[in-house]
Amino acid sequence: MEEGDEGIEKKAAGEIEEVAKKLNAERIVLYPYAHLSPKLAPPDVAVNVLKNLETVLNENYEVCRAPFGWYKSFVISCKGHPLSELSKEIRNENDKEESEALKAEKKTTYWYIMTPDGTLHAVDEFDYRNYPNLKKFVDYEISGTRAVKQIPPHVELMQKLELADYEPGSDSGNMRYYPKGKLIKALIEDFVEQKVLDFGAMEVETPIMYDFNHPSLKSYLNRFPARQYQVLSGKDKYFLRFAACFGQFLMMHDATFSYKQLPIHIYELAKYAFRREQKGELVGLRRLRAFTMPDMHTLAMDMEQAKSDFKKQYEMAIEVLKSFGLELGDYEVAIRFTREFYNENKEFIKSLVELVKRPVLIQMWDERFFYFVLKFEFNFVDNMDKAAALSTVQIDVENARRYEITYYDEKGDKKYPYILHCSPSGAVERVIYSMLEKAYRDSTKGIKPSFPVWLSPVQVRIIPVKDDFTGCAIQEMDAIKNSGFRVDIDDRDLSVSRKIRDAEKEWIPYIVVLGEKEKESGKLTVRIRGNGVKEMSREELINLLHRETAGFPKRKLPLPTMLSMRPKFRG
RNA sequence: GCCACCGUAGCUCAGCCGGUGGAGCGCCACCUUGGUAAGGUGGAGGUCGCGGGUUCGAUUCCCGCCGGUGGCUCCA
Repeated sequence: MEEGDEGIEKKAAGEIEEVAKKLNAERIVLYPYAHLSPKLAPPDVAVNVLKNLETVLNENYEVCRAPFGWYKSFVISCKGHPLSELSKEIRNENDKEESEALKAEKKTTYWYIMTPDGTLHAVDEFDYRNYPNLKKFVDYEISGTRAVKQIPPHVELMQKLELADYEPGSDSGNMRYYPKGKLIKALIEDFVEQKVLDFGAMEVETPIMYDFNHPSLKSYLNRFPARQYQVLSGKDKYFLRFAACFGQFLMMHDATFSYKQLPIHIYELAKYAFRREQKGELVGLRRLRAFTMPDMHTLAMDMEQAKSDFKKQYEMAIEVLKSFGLELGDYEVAIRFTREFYNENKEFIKSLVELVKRPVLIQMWDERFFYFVLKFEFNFVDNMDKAAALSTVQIDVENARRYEITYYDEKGDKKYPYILHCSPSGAVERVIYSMLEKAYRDSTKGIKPSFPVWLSPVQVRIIPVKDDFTGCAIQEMDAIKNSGFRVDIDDRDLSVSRKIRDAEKEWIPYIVVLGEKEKESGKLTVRIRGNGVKEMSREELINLLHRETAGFPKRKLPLPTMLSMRPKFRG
């Protein structure tokens, strides 16, 4: 008996009877034998199957069942027909049961485009002329149109810029991040954390692996289509979390709170969330098996409170994406809900569409198949016409009950709250993917690709014209660095134009060339990315940097400040 | 997971029909001390993804595996 063999007795009995008939056998011995197998089923399952098998076979045969758990010792003598010595393996075929969620996907859904005035248009009648990306998104969602064969631009960029790379030593979809990529990730994480703390969330940390057999988790797992990574702790089986829901729900199950404290927000940076996606789906940073997901949950008293928080989080998500240089229009909005929710909240839905001032994709279900009644996502459409979800918020009407999460109302009675799931930015890796894809799109339009200054790994590069000016360069560097910015010096033995070329290839926003002229004038010659060369004082440059990065987190340069001291991580 | 293509130096790639491998960039050394997108010369560097098979002989042909990419499917 191995895992997944439950309920196999009928099939096994059929096979056994068939052989017994050929041999004209009258008696059958059932002998339990735990053969060498890496995934034996638990003993109680095996005993149960054996007993059932005995009952079934008893109808036509004389059956003798040896006790379970005795040490294996037996002698078999064979004579006669070759069939008298035979080994067979009988397995359950349908161990790939479709999850509830997968089945649900296949049921009836309705697609529309909603314009800011609240009108629903049929998807195939809407005029997409001014919204080519919406058209691509709709095609992607509904029919799955695909583009030409090409390596996605962001993959080449993530490698060239030494941000991230494939790691052949790990499972597919688990990436390595070089110093610059690690820095960008950390800054995005810092930023989202800052945003949700300002929003009023409490940051927590929960385990990355959970018990398969925990009752609440078990039924929740069944609601999701993706497969999990499995982990063994001795003989015990755990799965790696695919979101931070589990830990936070279990935590709130044990917490005591009343309606006066609602809404309650808890936040965790799920690092990592694991989803064992199909291999063919893994591409660069778009789709990973291990990724970093900011995950906030909100406990709301009633639907009114849930809706009001939903809208605030919707607005927060717009603001968060904007900070990454992703403006309304750089991504497509999808809003999905049940028909019942829509009928009761038409004005609310309309207000969401009004906020983004553009048509959005609507998906409506007749029945609720998922745990949520309302959900939005912001989807980035890339250069291959593929869409990837970034920010999302959902109103969950199911899991408070499943996890027995309750609050006390005015009368002191226990009640189930609504739960909002929110990822203000979406997966951090996906944010980087979107920025790179957008930068590539810019470059095809003749715009210099770049990161927002606060995310640029190197914000200022100083290029001394000769070795003699290195001392000078160090002084300038220290001054700018002490103001909280990332500066380095290209002290390599190369021509000035060569060093500028390299700095441009790294997308550095401010390049300072330092030589005789600057030493005399006391001014800096600054090459501003995509904006020509300007002369300014050190203070002016620092003020400019302050303006560009106001309100954003800061981190130090995680690299040697002298370029000559820096290893190349790639080519 | 299925189908297709790809896998040659750290990187990007060339290598016709089987006869033990090349370029550019990078790296190292030397020369050059430069003014807004590549200064010059020389050198080191490769079990041709891994494992089998065919062959006197395989980077080259065949099979399997691993990895990447595209398509299908799918996404909390």
